Amino acid sequence: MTIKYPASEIEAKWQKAWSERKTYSVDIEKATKPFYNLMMFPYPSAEGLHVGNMYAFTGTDIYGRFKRMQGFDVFEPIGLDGFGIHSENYAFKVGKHPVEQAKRSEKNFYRQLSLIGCMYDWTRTIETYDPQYYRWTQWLFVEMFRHGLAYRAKAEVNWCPSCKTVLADEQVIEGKCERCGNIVEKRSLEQWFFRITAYAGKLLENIPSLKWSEKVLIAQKNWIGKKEGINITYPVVDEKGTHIGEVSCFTTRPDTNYGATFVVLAPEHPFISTLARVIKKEKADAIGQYITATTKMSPEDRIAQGRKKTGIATGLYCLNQLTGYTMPLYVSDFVVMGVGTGAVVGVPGHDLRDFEFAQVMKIPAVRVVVGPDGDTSEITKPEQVQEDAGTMIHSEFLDGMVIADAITAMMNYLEKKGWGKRVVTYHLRDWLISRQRYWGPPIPMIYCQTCEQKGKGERSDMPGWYTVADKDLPVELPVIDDYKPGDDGIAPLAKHKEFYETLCPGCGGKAVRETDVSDTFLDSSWYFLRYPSVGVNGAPFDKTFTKKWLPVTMYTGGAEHSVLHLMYSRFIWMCLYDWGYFDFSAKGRPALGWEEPFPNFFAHGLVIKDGAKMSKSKGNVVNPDEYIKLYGTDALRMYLMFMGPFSEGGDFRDSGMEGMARWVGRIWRIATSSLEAGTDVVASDIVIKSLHKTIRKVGEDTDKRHYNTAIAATMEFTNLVADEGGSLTIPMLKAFLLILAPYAPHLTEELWSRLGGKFSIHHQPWPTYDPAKLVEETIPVVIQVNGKLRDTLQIDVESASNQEKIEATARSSEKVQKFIKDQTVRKVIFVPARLINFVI
RNA sequence: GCUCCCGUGGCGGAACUGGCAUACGCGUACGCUUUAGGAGCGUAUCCCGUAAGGGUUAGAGGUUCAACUCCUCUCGGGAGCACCA
Repeated sequence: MTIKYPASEIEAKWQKAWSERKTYSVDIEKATKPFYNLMMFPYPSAEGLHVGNMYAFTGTDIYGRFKRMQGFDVFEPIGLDGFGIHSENYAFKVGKHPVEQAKRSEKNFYRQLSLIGCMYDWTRTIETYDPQYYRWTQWLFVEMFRHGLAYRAKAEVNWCPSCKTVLADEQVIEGKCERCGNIVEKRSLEQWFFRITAYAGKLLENIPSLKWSEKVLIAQKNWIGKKEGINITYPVVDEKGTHIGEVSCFTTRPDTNYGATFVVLAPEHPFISTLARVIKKEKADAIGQYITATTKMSPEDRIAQGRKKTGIATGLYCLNQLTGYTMPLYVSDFVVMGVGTGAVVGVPGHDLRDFEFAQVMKIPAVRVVVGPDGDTSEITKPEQVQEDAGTMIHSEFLDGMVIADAITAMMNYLEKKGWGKRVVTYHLRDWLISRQRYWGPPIPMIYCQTCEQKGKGERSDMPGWYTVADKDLPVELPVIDDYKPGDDGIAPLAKHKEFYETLCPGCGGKAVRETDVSDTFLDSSWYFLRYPSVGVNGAPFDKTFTKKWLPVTMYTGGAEHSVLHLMYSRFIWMCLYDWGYFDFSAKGRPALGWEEPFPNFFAHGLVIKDGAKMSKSKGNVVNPDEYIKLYGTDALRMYLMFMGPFSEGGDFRDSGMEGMARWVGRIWRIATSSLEAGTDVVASDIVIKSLHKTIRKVGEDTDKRHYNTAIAATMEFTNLVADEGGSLTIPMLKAFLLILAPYAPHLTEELWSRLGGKFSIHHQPWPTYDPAKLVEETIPVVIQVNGKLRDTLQIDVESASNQEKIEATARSSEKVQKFIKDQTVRKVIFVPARLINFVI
């Protein structure tokens, strides 16, 4: 008769017990060894969780449980990032009002989250759409404004015609909307921005101090995109040499400036209006036509054109003061206004794009660098364009220098002459914060036309604008029926007088509220600060709690947030730090400082199904509910973790799941038979030794989050137990349950209680292993001949490092004799306690 | 195009610092057991060979007594950035 493990019954029983007895709640005030184990909270953009989410949460939870057993006060909170475009779009899709859908999602997500066996502190949840939460999101906006870091500007912004809203640069992937995949258009609109560029330097500087996955750090570094170069100013002249004005070009390669033969302006460049006034009308019209044609083109088409260069000459020239060369001035769409100064100095010999353009316009290429190939001939083919390495020629005082030295020398020279100025530029742009949508926190600002006309306002640089007073926060999002965004780019709230009509905090006259809401990423940029302070009134976070629990001890999440959420959170944190909202001074400043919210971030892998990332749009989503019902939470948790290293993700297949359920049954049987046999069980040396080894291995691997190999080790142990009779002594069984507890919390809790263990197993310390038990009496030493394995010896530990003894034994081995008897042994390599190699 | 990561059995994956390649699991085959269950147990399972032995970590070279591991190139897959001046 087979004994079956009744998973659902047992799991329900313990979930109830944990919840009733608040097993996983932490005393935020009294905890002495705080460990903030945070996972990225989910955004409800579907009916419920899929196993990809569960994978991430389980992997984080195992680590938290392990740390708890190691004696830390582990705080593991959960919540919902329920405000924002993803949730709103989902509500539209299912035909529900976002407010109503949020309630449904909340219920179902929390139901599922309580089934997956994580040690969440259910007394401290956060929903970003809760007015008690977004009251402080709005406060953050107010603070940003007061510190001069929030501003309004008309700008070329990314507009998604499908989502009917603007997007931040980071949300545009290959010219398409990150959410819906539609092609993004450019629109010129008045928007709110956060001045994240003010922190570009610090965001970059701190990167080396972060203990994050390398690829995430690289992604952040690239996104910030620091470039050190120089702005060179060229005088602009007409054919007769009359001075028209100046054009400034940014370059990181001033060393090649002796080879500069043309200058190109972006179609949007402001100088074009100046030059249009001085050139012939036909010419100006032709340029106008070119510009209209390019600006009409979608950004995607502009790239998709195969980089075939087009452009139009202005008939004017820039003067290269180094050479006296008059460089023709063009307008071309391959130059982008947002990059550098929007004007490029063309060096066709040493930049491929410049070369392509020069070919089209029949501009000569001058060689000023000789590359490693030694080619000094004229540059006529793209393969000859030398971009990276070499020494200077035809460049007067730079001749013979390597590129790096020449760059410095040229910069010094240009600055001395007053022709250029060193500058640092960043790829990072200011954070576009406003959204013309409904489902988000209303931006807490008031605009007064009267005050603007009088030049009055809260900030002198932004007349007419006032923040909503702290006592009036939150500005609650009203429940309206016409919540869908229109094509006109007008926010849904802008159609509701009862919402926006208000009084001016400055003059007391009639004024209007801002009707845009803020970006979802603002909601999630500070949630980790709120968790320890849930329930605190009058402040977003309590200073004492924050001092105790932050920065986050270990943050776990997906690498897809490399440049979005993680960058914004770092920025917000740095602001709060600089404004004096933290009180970390007395805590003992660590080497890395307090300037970072997540000193440790672990990027987990993705669950793959049918060769693709699990996602709603691909239709390959697996709901954990059915598997939990069939095999139990513990089996599913362990199956997910066994697929591969936690950092790599894995391939979800049903068949593997069954194997894991079998193994859970096997553990159940070993425990049952051990209980029945009781004191009759005699522990063999080999099992004792193996247990100690397993304790060590599981501890080490869990700490490194190599959960797959940790589980493999426990399987090896149960295989051995099965071979040795299938039972364990009670103390040994207890030790085994303890190391399995983070992985299978319900199963181990049940068996622990059946063994008479005190509630809860999850409050027990991690078992220790006896190093003496790990010492082997004999170890295998490998004998090689010419590096090939020929025999293995079992040698007692003391002799294993004795070369003479081992060499003698090895030489006498029959298998070895066969290979060395007719040969001369030229050399013997001996690695103590490992191998001996005869070279013949 | 640039940057980074990765290629190990039929499959997911092990392999510490250069020292026994293929742990653990899935799948498969055969057998045993059991009132037939999505059950349990056992044996086998990288390739060639009856064996001795030989070959094998995408492919080709190199360094080394010794390479999955280090170096060079090629091919294949993935991720990020992208006319970034």
